Amino acid sequence: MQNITVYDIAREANVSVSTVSRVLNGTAPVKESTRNLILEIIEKYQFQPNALARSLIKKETKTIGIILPDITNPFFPEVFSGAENALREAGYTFFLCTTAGDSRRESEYLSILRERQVDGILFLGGRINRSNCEPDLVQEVVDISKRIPVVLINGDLPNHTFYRVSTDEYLGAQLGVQHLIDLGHENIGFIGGRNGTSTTDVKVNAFRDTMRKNGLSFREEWVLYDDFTITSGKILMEKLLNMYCKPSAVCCVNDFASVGAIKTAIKYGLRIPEDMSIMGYDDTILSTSMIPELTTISQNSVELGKIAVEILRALINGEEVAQHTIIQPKLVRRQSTSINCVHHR
Amino acid sequence: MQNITVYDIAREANVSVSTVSRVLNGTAPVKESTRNLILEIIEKYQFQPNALARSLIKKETKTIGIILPDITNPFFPEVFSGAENALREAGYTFFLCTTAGDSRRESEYLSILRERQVDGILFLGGRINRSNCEPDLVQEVVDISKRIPVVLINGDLPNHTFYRVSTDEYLGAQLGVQHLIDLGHENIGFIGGRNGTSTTDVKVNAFRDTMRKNGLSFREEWVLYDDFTITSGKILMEKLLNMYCKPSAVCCVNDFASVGAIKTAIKYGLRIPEDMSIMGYDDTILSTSMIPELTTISQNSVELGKIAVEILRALINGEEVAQHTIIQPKLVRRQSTSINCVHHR
DNA sequence: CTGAAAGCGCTAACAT
DNA sequence: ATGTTAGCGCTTTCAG
Repeated sequence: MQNITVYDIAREANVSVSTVSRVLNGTAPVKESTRNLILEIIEKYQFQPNALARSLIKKETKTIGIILPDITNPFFPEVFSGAENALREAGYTFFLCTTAGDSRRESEYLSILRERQVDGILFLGGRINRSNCEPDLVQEVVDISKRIPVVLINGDLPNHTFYRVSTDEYLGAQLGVQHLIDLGHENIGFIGGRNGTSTTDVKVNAFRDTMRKNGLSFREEWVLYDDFTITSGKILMEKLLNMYCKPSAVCCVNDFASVGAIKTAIKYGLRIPEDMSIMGYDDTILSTSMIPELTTISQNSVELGKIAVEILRALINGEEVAQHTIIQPKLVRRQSTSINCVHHR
Repeated sequence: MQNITVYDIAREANVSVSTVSRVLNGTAPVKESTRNLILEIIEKYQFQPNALARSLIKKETKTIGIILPDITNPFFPEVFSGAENALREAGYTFFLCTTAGDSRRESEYLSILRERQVDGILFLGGRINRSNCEPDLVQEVVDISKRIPVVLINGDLPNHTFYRVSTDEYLGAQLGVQHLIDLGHENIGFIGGRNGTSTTDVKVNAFRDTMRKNGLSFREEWVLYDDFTITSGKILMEKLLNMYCKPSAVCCVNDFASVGAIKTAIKYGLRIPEDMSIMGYDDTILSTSMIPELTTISQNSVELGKIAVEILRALINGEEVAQHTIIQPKLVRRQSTSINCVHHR
């Protein structure tokens, strides 16, 4: 079945294509009767204009690309939802590109999104979370952001300025640690994440600083890295529990790690939070699914996506916007933390 | 900054655009030296061909639309991942369109995807899960599937045949109920989902049939509908627990409902599984996060996405494919079910 | 209010 | 091996 075009419509209506285009776009007045005729024919053939042709000439695609590591981690779908909901009514559609944090895949997608002429790009994870990112990977993003508005979410790249929106992860971690300290904990560990990853490093720094600020010492052997998964949480908690001296509370890099940590702790016969307090981070769906429910740090993932696309939209419209928008995280108290009742020797 | 085109490249290389096109696509031999020259210039300007123009003429966009209710429900990201991973290397990019199961939004996206000339569409949830879907909503899908390959995942539409891939939900539910029966349960309830939704109805039918087949009676008041959320699971379990006669085991429409059910049961002082066995469905990340871990039915969500796009791809290539591919679900035994030790009067 | 014609950036015959 | 040219389907001056 041959695809029908404005020409077919025009011919049948005995008008020129420009008239058809005018009723399609409402770009100029068209006589009521001819308009209705055209509309009828359009209806009859279920004609829909080819967005490619339109975009080719208008130089806008109403299309946004979102690059993120893993849609399977509940944090990211929330960001996506926030973004999509904010821009759906404006007619934007989203390319979802997942990278597993692999910079090769990031590069590929960056390139594809440019070819596809997306109006804007949202970038999360991967290289923008590396504590020191290779210059050529940075340059790639610099280059593309000269042509297409790019907003970095919860990350940054060295030696250049980008538009970005992020939650204050330092503050978030600080909130968590302080909460634990306020509950009387003095022996606190930190587990999960990857050393050299900004999300991890920032949180660990906040952890150390907050401990010091409260006059507490901490043990480096209680800062344990691995990855951001549930399995990492399990592995690292197991390590912790096999130590001679154990903390009475643990901060985790994210909710996933907390889940693993809690499961292992319970397997080892500990009660949470009575025998050990555990803090999550992200406030994903997991945190309210668990028993006990996770005390965690909310970074307002939905809001993050929403604000990011608002910035993108302003950029697309050539409006001025703040270079960096910071969202305040907040502590969400639930059941996995409680007053320290363990006496540590 | 003016966007550069094949013409710019051609001019600088002193060749015609077709030669540039040929090195871009490898569609015909080009002299080594001119090819290298062109490649150099391309590199120099970081030229990338405009995919819109290319697609306009080639009548293919290497683009797939996926329409689903809620990317925030862990089941869907898994399907998405399966699909993306299977087709990424082939150069396809995905539009993710979430609908909240709202048929208006489905219609909008269907229309948008057609305008954008996607090469194929994956459809999940919403209208294709309604036990009787309005004819015009069906017609819409029929119309679009005449123009664009469409694959329905875990659903169907009446009075027409579509390409579809689904897990055998009847079998899945049966597996779950039989598991409970084999554990000695005779008083079993079913909670969650929405009446009139095929996912729900099929499972409830399987539930009833399996009970009968085993010579067990069941109480209609133990079949409780509401929604697919954690909250529904809570509400419905609460209802169940306030009844004079309570079941010793409960099948839930999905993992979300199970989570809610378990949380409420525990709040009411029940131990899971000792005092009550609870079955999930979907085998999402939640099922291994919980304590106790959920016994659930896996429908191989990743596989589902993978197979769906394979069918799509075959359809795009004009190959023959089976109208309906059925994937076998399987029981995943974990910790939320056990031998019946409750004596019910 | 309407039409003619140019052109968005590319590919693909058809020549050479 | 390379150039010329005609579109793909649409929007948009510019005339009338």
